[in-house]
Amino acid sequence: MKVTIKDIANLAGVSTATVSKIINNKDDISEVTRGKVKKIMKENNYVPNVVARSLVTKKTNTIGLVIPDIRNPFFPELARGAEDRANEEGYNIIFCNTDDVLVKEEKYVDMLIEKMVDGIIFTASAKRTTGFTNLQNTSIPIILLDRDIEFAGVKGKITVNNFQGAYNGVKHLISVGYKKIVFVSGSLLSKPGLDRCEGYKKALNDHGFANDDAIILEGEYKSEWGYQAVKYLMQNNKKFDALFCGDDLIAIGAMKLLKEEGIKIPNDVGIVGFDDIYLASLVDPELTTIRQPNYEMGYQAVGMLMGILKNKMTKNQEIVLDTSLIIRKSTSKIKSKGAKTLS
Amino acid sequence: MKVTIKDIANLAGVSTATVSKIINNKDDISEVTRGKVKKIMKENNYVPNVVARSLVTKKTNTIGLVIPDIRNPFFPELARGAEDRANEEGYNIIFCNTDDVLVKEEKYVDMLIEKMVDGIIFTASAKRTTGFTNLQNTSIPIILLDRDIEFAGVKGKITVNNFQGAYNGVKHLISVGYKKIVFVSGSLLSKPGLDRCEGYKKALNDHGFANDDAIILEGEYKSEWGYQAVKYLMQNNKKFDALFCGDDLIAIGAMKLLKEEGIKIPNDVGIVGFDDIYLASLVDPELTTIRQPNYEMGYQAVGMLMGILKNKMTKNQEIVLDTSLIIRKSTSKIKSKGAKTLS
DNA sequence: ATGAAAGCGCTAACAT
DNA sequence: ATGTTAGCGCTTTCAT
Repeated sequence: MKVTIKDIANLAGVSTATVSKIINNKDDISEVTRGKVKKIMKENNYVPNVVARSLVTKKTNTIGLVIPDIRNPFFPELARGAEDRANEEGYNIIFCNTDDVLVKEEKYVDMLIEKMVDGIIFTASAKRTTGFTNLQNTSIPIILLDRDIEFAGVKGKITVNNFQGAYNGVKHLISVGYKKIVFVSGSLLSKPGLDRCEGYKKALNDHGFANDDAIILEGEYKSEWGYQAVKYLMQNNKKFDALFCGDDLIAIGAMKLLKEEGIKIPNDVGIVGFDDIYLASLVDPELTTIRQPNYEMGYQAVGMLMGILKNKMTKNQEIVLDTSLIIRKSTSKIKSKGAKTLS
Repeated sequence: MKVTIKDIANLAGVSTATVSKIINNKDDISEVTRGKVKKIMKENNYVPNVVARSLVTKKTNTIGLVIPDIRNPFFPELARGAEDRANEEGYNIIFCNTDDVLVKEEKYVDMLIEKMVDGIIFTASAKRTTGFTNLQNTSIPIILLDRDIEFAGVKGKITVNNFQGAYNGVKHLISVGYKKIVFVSGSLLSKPGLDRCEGYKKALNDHGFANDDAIILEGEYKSEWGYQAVKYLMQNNKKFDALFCGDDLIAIGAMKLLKEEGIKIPNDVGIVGFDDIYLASLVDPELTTIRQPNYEMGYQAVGMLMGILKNKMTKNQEIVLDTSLIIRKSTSKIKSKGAKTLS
């Protein structure tokens, strides 16, 4: 049988109120009783029941983390960042995979509300345009990750400067001497995809390229798409000497085909990815990429939530994190005047 | 203000007991009142407070998942498998990263007990030899993953047939014609590492190799170690024409050095990894490896827990999952009689 | 400095 | 078929 606060109170010859105060470190308890009670708690392996506590305090010290799929290499870092920050504050994380499916999102948010989580970190599907009806009635704060939509409950946002990141990546390709840079994009439905696209175009424009120098191929954030995209380029005799890829997976798929075709990276074709996932530095040649601060995103998101929970500040907050260009082998070609262009 | 069961009862002109029965789908309620009450619940966006429910039922429909680090490519699959199974049964998962640190493990288990999770899926640190004192007092069932230790609370185990997997991998190398196979192991402190080592040795023995043909290098499950291990072999003029690696990361690190040295894979040296993580098929050449059913492990672990929770069966269970050999390019050398051996 | 008592929102006998 | 009532284990005024 589990030992309760009542048992401790009886054993110590005090009231449950006193025990409660000791558990919660209130200072209106004499050192004598405090010591005595603490000893008894220890002896009996007493563990407070936080479910009961939550019922009265209306705080569960639990937050929900809603992401598309932890298997996507983007998310483990983020989840870990969130967990670390949460843990620092004594919070736990319930994690939910939605596969970007709207009904799953709704269902999970329902569950989280029922469980009275204190807040939700939410990566919305690209398809989501509206909020949740069930959120109307609750005041659970939501921090939006990566996406930039607005609905009841959203108290803050953490995003990444995708525009700047893309701009820098393309600028780097240009500075090294590549002349014909294709953007192999993932989905252009979501804000990050669009921003990267804008960054790509702006970088071209700012460096003397014409509007029709921009070649944009839209697909999915998967290595298979990178592979197919390059195959398409080759089969249709499109000229290019560099690929700016929507993410690292796409870049790796592209590299795979190029290698199969005997095309040399970085000498014939330069490649830049996006994200700096784990394997970016493991592939051959190592991939130049735009690092996204994934861990940081999760960490900051929970940090922002904690701020809201503690100071009850209601003002909407937004943090835009910077990316950084990680230059590796896949773009380290020797500068040359007349760049070679693949047929 | 949140609407409670009482509010619904008042609005519907019935007792809270009736409302409760309707929420829990008891069948001793007339269709008329059931309909009326349900309508009112909907109209008022009523969401039952499961914290209150948990307090009386002693069930939280939440389980804890304790792993070393979600960033290790091994775990996202596993976590997803666990989450999917849990979700099927209406359970949520609290996830905890311990970094294989014993104190963190204890702390998390404490938190999980306090939160009255219904069960725990636990990947113990290799260093753990004993159980938890705090578990003595609770009856929270624990399913052990991957590790094979015994302590109070452990109600089941999910492991992988590492021996068989290693055996098959090495056998494959032999059958293709490699003659001097080095085992680049991760930590040999844990059961999986040891089992793989045994499998390696047994495969050699079974195929006419002498005992001192076994060369075992122990390090960590990191790509850097694979890189260093091969460097060591080269610098010390150790002969080898194949590497059986403790996991895929080690294999990838090893590949990196071999490529830097201009050694051809698979013709000069064959490589087999373990795990079949995502990047195994993305590296060049694609990596032959022993696939571990990671998703399955998580899925089955939660399944086992559900069985215990529902049938209250107390008999200890154990499931040993099989691995499978995935043959890719890194071992596809043309068979030859006199194998080339690297100096 | 300590305790009595009410109540958080729900479920589960037990009556009716 | 529906209601009454007593908790679940804790926190929190408000007294003393």
